[in-house]
Amino acid sequence: MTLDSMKGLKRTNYCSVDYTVGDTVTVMGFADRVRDMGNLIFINLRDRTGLVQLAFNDETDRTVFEKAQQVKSEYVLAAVGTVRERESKNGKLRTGNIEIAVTDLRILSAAETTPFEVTNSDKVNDELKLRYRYLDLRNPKLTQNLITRHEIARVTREYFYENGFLEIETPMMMKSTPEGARDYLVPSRVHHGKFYALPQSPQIYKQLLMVAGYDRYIQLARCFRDEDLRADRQPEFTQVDLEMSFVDQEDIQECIEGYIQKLFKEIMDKDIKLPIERLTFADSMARFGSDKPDTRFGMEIDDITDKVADIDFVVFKAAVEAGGSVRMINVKNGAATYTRKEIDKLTEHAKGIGAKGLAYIRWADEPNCSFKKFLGEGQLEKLLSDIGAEKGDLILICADKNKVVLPTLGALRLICAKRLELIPDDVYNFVWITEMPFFEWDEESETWVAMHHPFTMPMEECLEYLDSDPGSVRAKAWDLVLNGTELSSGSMRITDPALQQKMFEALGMSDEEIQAKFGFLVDAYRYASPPHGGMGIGLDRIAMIMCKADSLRDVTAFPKVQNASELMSGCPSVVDEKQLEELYISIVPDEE
RNA sequence: GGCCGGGUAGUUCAGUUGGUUAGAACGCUAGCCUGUCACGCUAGAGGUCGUGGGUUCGAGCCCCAUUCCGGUCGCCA
Repeated sequence: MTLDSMKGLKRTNYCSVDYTVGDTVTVMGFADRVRDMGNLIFINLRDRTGLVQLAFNDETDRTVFEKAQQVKSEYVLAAVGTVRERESKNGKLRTGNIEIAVTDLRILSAAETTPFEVTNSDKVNDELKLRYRYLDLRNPKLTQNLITRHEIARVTREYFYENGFLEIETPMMMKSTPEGARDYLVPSRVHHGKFYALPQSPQIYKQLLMVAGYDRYIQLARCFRDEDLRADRQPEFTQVDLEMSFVDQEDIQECIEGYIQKLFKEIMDKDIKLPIERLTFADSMARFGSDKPDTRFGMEIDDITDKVADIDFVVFKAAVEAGGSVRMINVKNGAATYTRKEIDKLTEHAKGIGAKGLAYIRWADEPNCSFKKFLGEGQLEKLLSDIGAEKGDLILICADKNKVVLPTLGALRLICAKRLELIPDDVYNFVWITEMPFFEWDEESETWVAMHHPFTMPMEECLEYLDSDPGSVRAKAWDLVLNGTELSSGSMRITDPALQQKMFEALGMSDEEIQAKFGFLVDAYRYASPPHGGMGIGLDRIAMIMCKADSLRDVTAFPKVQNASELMSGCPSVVDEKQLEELYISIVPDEE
C-alpha cells in the first residue's frame, strides 16, 4: 500500500467538537471502526477528544471511495469533507447527529493488526496491555484519565500561584540519606565509588529554601522510592510539594483546605465543606483501627474490656494482663447470615495481621457465641445487652495488645464493609489526622525511629518526655486522609539547632553521624530561619480517586509493574561492560 | 522474602473421570451487501495448552521444578 502525505492539509478541528452543518472541515486521527457495506462505508475517526463519523457513498468521488475501502482499524487518516446531518442519529455520541461527507481521504499511516482491540480492551490481560502501552493509551478511558490528571496539575499550579507560591525546581540527583525508604542510587563517574540518590522527596531542599527566605515554595516534584509496589504505590510518583514560612500548623491546613476545595470544585464539581474534620491519631486508632480511616461508614470499634471483666475466658484475661484490651466491632447489616466458613475466613485474615484468633457472637435466630462454654448463667444475655447487640448482628471480638487489636479490627471493618457494600462510591470524606506520634519503635534495630522524619517539630508540651518516655511524644505532624487513602502528609519543622541536635540524639545518632549525614542542614539553621512547615500531597493518588481508578497504573502514562520493571521497554536492563567500567562497578553474580 | 490467585488460537474464555482430529465468541483473511453505528451474511486461516522434567499404554487435565503477571503481608522516615 502506498501511503499519502498530509501536504496541503491543515487540521481545522478535533473530532469530537460541535459542528455546523454545511461547513467544510479537515479532521485527522485513527480509524476506530470501519463499517463497509459494499457501496456504503462508514469510518469512525478517533482522536483524543472522541469520535466523528466519516461517510462514503455513491456520491463520493470514486478514487476517494476506493481509498476508504482500504482502511482498517487503527490506520491514521486525514479527511476533508462537508458536515451534514445523519439519516439516523446516534445518541451515544456528542457528534452523533452529524457525519462528514468525505471529499478527500488520505491514509497517512497503516497499522498491522493490533495485539488486542484498542477500544474493546477492558478484559484484556494487563500484562499484554502494558507491553503495548502506546496502544492501550489510545483507549478513550485512559486518555480521559490522563487529561483529568493534566487538569489536576493545571488547577494545582493555578491555586498556588494565586496564593503567592514560587515554583522552584530542586535537584533530581542528591545526597543519599539512608533513613526511611531505600534510595535509588546513581553512580558517579567522576567520583570513584560515590553515588547520588534520586529524591524520595525534596524535603531537605525545600527546608533550605525557607532558610533562604523564599517563604512560599511549590513544586510538582517527581519522587522515587525503591520499595515494593502496590496498587496505590509506584516506585516513582509525583507529589505536590510545598513549604511555607511564618506560619503554624493551622495556617498550612487552611491553605491546603482551600486547595482541596478548589480542586474538587473544578475537576469534579463537588463542594467540599470546610473546615475538614480533625481527628487525633490516638482517636483515629481507637475508633477506626487505622491512621487512615475510611469514615464513609460506621462500624466503629468499641472497647469492651470492662464489660467482659467478669467473664472467665483465658484469652480475654491474658490480653488484659499483658496490658492490652478486648474490643469489638458490630458488623450489623444482616451480617448474622455469615456462614461459619466466612467467619473462619475473617479469622484467617485476622491471624494474617497478627491476632491469635477471633471471638464472635453471631445472632441469627439465637445468639451463637464462640466462647459460650466459658460463660456462666445469664452472662451472655448481660453481655449482649451491655454491648447493645440486637438480633441480626455479627459481633467480632479481638483481645490482645492494643497494637494488635486495633489494626485487626480496623482491617476486618473494611473487609466486612466492602463485602456488604456499605461504602458509597460518590462520597468524599476528608479527615485530618493530627498529633501523630513522633517516634516509632523499630523491632528490627531495637531503636526509636522517627515516624515522620527527624526534622519534624515535636509538640511543645511533649518536649519534657523526650528522654523519659519517647513513645508518648507527639509531633506537629499531620496527614490528610480521603476515604481511607492517605493523600498527604505534613509537619512543622525544627528550626532551633539545639532542639534538632537533641532530636538526633534521641534517635540514637552520634555527633559524627549527624555531621556526616545532615551537617549542612544543621549548619544552615545556625544562620537563622523563619518558622516553617509544609506538606507533600500525592498527586497520583488524587488522580486515582478522581478518575475512580483501582490502580495508579490507570492514571500514569508509563507505569511500572509489581517488580518495578516496565514491560514495554523492559527496564531495568543490563548495561555494557564499558559503562560499568567507567563507573567502577562490578556485578557480583547471583548465588545459586 | 512469605502467603494467595492466574497463564489453553491475535484477544476473552470453555475443555467432563486422564482417552479419537483441543472448541466458542470477538478479532483477522476472502467474498457478498446503499444508511450503518458492537452493521449483517457466507467461507477460511489461525494452537510447541507459559517453560522444563516426571507418572502413565495415553497428560491441556495428575506430580515436581521453574518463569511471568496480579493481589497481599513484610517494607514504604
